[in-house]
Amino acid sequence: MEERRNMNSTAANRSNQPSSVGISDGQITNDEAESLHKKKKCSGHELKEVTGSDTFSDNGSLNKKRLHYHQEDQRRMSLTSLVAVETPSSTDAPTRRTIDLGYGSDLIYIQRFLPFQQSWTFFDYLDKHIPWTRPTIRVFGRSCLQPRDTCYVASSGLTALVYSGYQPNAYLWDDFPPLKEILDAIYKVLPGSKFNSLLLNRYKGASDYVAWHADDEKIYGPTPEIASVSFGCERDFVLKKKKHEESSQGNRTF
DNA sequence: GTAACTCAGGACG
DNA sequence: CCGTCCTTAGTTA
Repeated sequence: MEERRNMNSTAANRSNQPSSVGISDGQITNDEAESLHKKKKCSGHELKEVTGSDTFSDNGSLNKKRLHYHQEDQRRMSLTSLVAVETPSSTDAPTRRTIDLGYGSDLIYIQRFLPFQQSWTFFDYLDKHIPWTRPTIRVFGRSCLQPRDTCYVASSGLTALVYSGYQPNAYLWDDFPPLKEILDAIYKVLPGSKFNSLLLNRYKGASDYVAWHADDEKIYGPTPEIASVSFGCERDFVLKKKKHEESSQGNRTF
């Protein structure tokens, strides 16, 4: 997560900014410890995740390890990602790539899924109008300030989201109309998809980040389907397979 | 009740 | 600078 972007988006920043969306689906049950580093461009300052569910109010079956991937926003921009940056153009058409992650899961990566100008309009809206909070969460017995801003939006009637001892207040989609426009844009590129909640994250600068995690909360069901949309400056979005602990041996979880 | 888990942060190599 | 390991105690499986 590197992207020193403060509240002021410079022209330089903006010249370099696509929006992207990706989605993974299916159960992942790997036993390989091999780690897959998927470089995806994400943006810094503002990253939002749409968390879906076709399998919602489902009893969350106790498939402890279905989602064997972790995601992380890198704290730094690697040289490779710098090199990989293409020359942006506001007229570039979206590009779409489907990557087989194995075990029935796919990653669909769409660069510039929204037009340049529009993505910045959304960025500004989110930055200014979302009631961001920076909660205290609990990890490994310690409580610490979450290193990023958050806001949770969910359809009414859903089970509350809880992670790391934190239960965010659930706002409604109607509270922020532009969110529905973004959602519609997602439905358009991913026909048939349905999402019912959204966890927004805002990374204010190089020191904001999110650690490895699996998005395997029980409420997401046995085969979570996630769409992650990024606005703002570029950041890495890394996926890696979780180590499998089949043999009941020390699980490293990472 | 017991085992397993961890959306951070620090230490280490 | 970078990746990996280890922590740690309350909550959940």
